[in-house]
Amino acid sequence: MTRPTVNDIAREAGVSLATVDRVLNARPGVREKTISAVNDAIARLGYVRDLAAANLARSRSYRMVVLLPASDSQFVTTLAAALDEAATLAAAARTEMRLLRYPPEDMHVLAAELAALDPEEVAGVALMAPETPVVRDAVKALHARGIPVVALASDLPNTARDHFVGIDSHAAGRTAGVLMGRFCRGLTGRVLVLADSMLLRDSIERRRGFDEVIQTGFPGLDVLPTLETHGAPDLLHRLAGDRLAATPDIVGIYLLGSGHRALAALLRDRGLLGRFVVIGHELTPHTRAALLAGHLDAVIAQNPGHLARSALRVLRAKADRQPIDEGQERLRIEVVIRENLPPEPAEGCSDRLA
Amino acid sequence: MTRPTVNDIAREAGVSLATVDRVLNARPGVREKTISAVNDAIARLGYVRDLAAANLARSRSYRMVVLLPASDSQFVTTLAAALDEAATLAAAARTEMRLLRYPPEDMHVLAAELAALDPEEVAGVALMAPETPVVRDAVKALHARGIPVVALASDLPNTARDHFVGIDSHAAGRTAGVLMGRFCRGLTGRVLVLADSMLLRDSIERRRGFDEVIQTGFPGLDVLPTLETHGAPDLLHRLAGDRLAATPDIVGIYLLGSGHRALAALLRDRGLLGRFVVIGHELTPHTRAALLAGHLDAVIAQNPGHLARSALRVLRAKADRQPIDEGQERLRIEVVIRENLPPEPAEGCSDRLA
DNA sequence: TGATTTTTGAGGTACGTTCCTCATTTCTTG
DNA sequence: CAAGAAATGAGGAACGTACCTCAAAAATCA
Repeated sequence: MTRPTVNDIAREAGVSLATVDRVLNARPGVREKTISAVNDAIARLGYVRDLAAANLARSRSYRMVVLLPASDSQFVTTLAAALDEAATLAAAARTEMRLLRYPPEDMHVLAAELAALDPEEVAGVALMAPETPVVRDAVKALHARGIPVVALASDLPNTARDHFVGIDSHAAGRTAGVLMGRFCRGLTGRVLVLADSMLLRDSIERRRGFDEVIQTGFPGLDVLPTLETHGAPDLLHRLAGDRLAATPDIVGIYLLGSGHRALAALLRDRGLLGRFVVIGHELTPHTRAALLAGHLDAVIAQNPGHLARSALRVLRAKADRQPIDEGQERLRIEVVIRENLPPEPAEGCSDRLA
Repeated sequence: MTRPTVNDIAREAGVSLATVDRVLNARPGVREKTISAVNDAIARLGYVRDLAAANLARSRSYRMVVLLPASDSQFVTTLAAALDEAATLAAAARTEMRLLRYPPEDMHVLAAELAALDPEEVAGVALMAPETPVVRDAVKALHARGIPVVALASDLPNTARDHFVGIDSHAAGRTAGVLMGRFCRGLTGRVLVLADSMLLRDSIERRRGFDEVIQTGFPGLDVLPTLETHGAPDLLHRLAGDRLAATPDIVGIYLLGSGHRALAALLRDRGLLGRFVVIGHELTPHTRAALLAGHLDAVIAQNPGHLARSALRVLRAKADRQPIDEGQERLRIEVVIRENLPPEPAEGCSDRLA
């Protein structure tokens, strides 16, 4: 009828409550035989530990630290907002978040921030950063001090990170490639590729996936070398403008990173809006506007709200040494077009309870 | 430093703990003035009620009932599995689920099941059913008895349902339409449409959205009248086979509901595999296989795991009379192609805690 | 003003778990 | 077989909130 409790296990297993507790929390000083007796009782009764009560008793509060680059890119801004919202919700579950920003050009500052974290104070760290040796060492040091680390949005595969929350950039690039290829059905020509920087692993992997698909599946298309814009609108305007002028048979444009507003401005200047199939990444106010206006044909995105909630959930699970639910934490590679664009998220929905 | 508790509020507001409790839980017998004094203190301290402790104290357990049609459609099967998994996870949070099936052809059985639910026993109901008068009345009766109801996957807009968990069928249809149109770029011809039954509002709305987009955006395409297959593979084989034979200029096939295996079989028989752009709905083992094989070009889907978790979360929020997080509960209209197909979910991941 | 009603306070128990101490029992080992 | 070590039992306090009772204080009304 009612859920079994630790007392029921004790009775069922014929041991004391203290022993059940020792088994449940993997404390030392219990014989193998007793452990299995308790586990059998647990299995027989179908006991499920009441997490709410457990955490209450632990009176544990989870202080998470999230580190984002202090760039003013729309994606980072959107992600920061999503994290704030997720943190508001998580507050009811004794989880709080401190959001820090580091100068994107100096990983030593980031490393110093990470090094300063006290394992007694911090239950986990989520980190969005490129994988440089400095970052790698800092993550390893965190791991050594027993602080769980998740890589956020951009993976750090060769580090001691405990988990990656985000999508596979290579598959995202392949997805972009297929859409580009299919949307260009019947056309022959070149595809312009613009990126912020090809030093970032995400950009490299997206580009690689994109190329693979186009080369094997769409022989009519030819992908041009990547132009690097370094997040500078004027540089994009100049580089892409020159290229467009020099290459008459461009049919598609693939924007690996930011620069949607600058690209739209350029195409408007030249009277070329709507002439190309344009595919980009991440859903931000700019890409949203471009999708609605019809200047942008598809966006490959990861859901920032999901990203934020997943990061906090995973960190919490790691802090509790609990298994994580793969199904729930696996981020989907979203394809967003005008018709399935989610409605603009409402602002300031921070309802207090009545 | 540490989180404020009810005792802190009492001290801050200069009232007793009992009064704080009365205000927090909206119990009667407190003057307006006192209520606002307490609320001010809450705001000043930034108090957030500890839900874990609250629910523990309430010793409330949430028994949810989920009703699905007893059809053997792949989507329903997948959804049922997702619900079971979600329930396993929710068990740790004192939420349990009873999954019931009703004969899809007889809504009176469903209504009887719903009528038999005791508000003392059941904290909420999630329901996947077509919107018939019988269902409408049954939902209204549930609502009158104070049992929260969410419509699952298929909306019941004109009933007393408290919430809808699922995607907008009209927008899903539009999305399918755009993909069909764009994947058929440069082609002229007809589009074959297959549905289980056009009596279901979801099918009607998908079809409507699809038609809108094709008619206004893709003048080269002509959408044929819907063929109804009633979930019968042989009927699909015959109807679609006849139509394909009679109509040489078919370029695309839009499958509104189930029947992917039967369609693949038909096309294989006729040597037509890969000849058409094929678009369908929902990610199931069949559509997954078809996507991988290249027989199916895109699937418009809603994530069953998200659907299941969202339904349970929303029911819980309703039972607690708490606001729901729109951002988290909004389901995305997913576009799935071979390149962004999520890996096969692993089976039997029901880890017990160590 | 006194009687009556409304509002508030004080204090307790309960929820299911964690974590602690100390005493007792059971197993090892020389 | 005794000494020491290891395993177990008994009991209690704590976590933050809900919910109950009874008494006391304050407000309202005649």
